[in-house]
Amino acid sequence: MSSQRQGYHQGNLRQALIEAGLELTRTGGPSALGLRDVTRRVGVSPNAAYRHFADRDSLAEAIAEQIRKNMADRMHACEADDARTDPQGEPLTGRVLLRAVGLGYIQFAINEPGWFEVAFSEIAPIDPSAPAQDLPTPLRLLVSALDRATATGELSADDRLGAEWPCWSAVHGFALLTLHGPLRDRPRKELTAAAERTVDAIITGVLGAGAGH
Amino acid sequence: MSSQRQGYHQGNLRQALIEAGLELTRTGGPSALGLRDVTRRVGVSPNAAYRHFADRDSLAEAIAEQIRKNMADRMHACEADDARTDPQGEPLTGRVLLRAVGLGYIQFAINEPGWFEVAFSEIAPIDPSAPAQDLPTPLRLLVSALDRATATGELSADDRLGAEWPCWSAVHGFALLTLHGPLRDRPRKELTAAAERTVDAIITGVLGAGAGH
DNA sequence: TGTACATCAGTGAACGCGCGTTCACTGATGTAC
DNA sequence: TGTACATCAGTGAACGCGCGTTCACTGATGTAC
Repeated sequence: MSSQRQGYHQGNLRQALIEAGLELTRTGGPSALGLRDVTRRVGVSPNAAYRHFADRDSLAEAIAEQIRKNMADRMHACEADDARTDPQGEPLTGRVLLRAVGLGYIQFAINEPGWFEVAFSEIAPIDPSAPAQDLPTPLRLLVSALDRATATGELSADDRLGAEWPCWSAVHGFALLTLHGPLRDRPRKELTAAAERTVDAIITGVLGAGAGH
Repeated sequence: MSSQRQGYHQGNLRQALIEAGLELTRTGGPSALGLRDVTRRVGVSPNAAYRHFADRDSLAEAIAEQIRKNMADRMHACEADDARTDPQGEPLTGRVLLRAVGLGYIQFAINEPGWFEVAFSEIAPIDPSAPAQDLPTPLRLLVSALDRATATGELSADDRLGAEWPCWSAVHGFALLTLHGPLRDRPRKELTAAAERTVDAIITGVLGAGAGH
C-alpha cells in the first residue's frame, strides 16, 4: 500500500501468507490449506511461497501455530471476564478456572470450526510437564488451572499427575462431536447445556477422585 | 475360486469391494479409501465399482458402516468377558457396564487406528432416543449401559436424558488424543492408565451428578 | 552523486501425478419358445 | 436340446482437474568504491 508496488511483497510476504491461510481456513478448514490456494489469495505466484517455507507442510504448520495462539488469547479473555464477575478480587478456585478453560475451548470450537480443526487435526506429542513456553498455548491454560486446584487443596498432589488427559479428552471429544459428529446442527442452546454438563462432569470426576475405582 | 473365472466377479463384487476397503483402511486410514485404490485391490477396473455404488462417497460410507458393526461386535465381546469374571450370574451394575463400554471404545481406537478414524471421521447427526436399529452400533452399547444404570437407581431418570454426550465425549476425545494428538507414541501401559482414569472420572461425574453445579 | 555488481524476492511455464468420473464397448448369463 | 435375444457386469481408453514442486528467468534492492 505505502509503496504502490502491485503484486510484489518484500519481507512481509511470509506474514501475508499466514494471514491468507487464516482467512481461508476460517471457513474452509484444513482442506483449504493448499499452497496454491494460499498464494492465489495473496495474489502471488505459487512458488513465491518457497522463499519463506520449505514446503506445503511448513506453511500449514505455521498457520496452525498461529491459530493456536489466537485461540489461547480468546480463551484467556473469557477467563478474565469470569474474574470480573467474581464477587471481590478473591483468587478464583481451581474449579471455576477449569470450567472457564473447558467451556472456552468448546466455545472456540463451535464458533470457529475451521480454525479449530486446523489447530488440532494434527498435533505433535506433548509432555505437559515440559516448560510452559514449549506447550501449545491452549494447554498452558489448562495446566495452570489444575495447578491452582492443587494449590487450593481441591486436587491432591498425587492426583495432579496426568490430570490433563481426562480434562482435555472430555472437551476435545465434545468439540468433535459437535463439529462433524452426531451433535452437528443441534440448536445452540442444547449444545451449551450439553457442554456445561460435560465440563462439570469431568471436573467433578477429576477433583473428587480420591479412591477412584 | 470355485468357478476359476479370473478378474470377473458376479454378484459378490459389492462385498469384495467392501472387504478390500476394510483391508486398505486398516493400515491406511480414511485416505486409503480412494475408489481406484479399492478397485485396484480387488483386481477390477475402476468403473466396475459404479455397478454397485453411486459414487465414491457411497462406497466409503458402506465401508464405514461395516467398520462400525465390527467395532460394536468387538466391544460386545469385551463386555461378555467382564460378565464371565463377574462373581456370580448377578446382573452387572450400570457402572461396570459403562466402564466396559468406554474402555472397549478406546481399546478399539488404539488397536485399530485406521478403522476407528474411518468409522468416526464423519458421522451423521443422531438422536440417541431414536429406535435402536437406527443408531450406529457402538452407540447402542452405551445407551443400554446407561439404561441399566437408570434401572439400578445409579442414575436418576432426570439425569438420564442426554447422559450420552459427556460419556461419548470423554472416550472419543481420549481416543483422538492418542491417535493423532499429544498422547501419540506413549507406552501402552501409560495409555491404559490414563484411559482408565478418564473413563472412571467421567462415569463418576455423570452418575454422581445430582445438584451438579 | 554515480556507477558496477552481488543478492534477493519474485515470475511464468511446465513437470508428473493420481484422482473421480464418463464413454462406448464386449462378453457372459439367463429366459422364452 | 437348441437357438435367439435381452439383460447385466464387467473392460479399456480417455476426460478434465488441481495439486505440489522444479526450472530457468527477471527485475528490484542494497552495498562498495
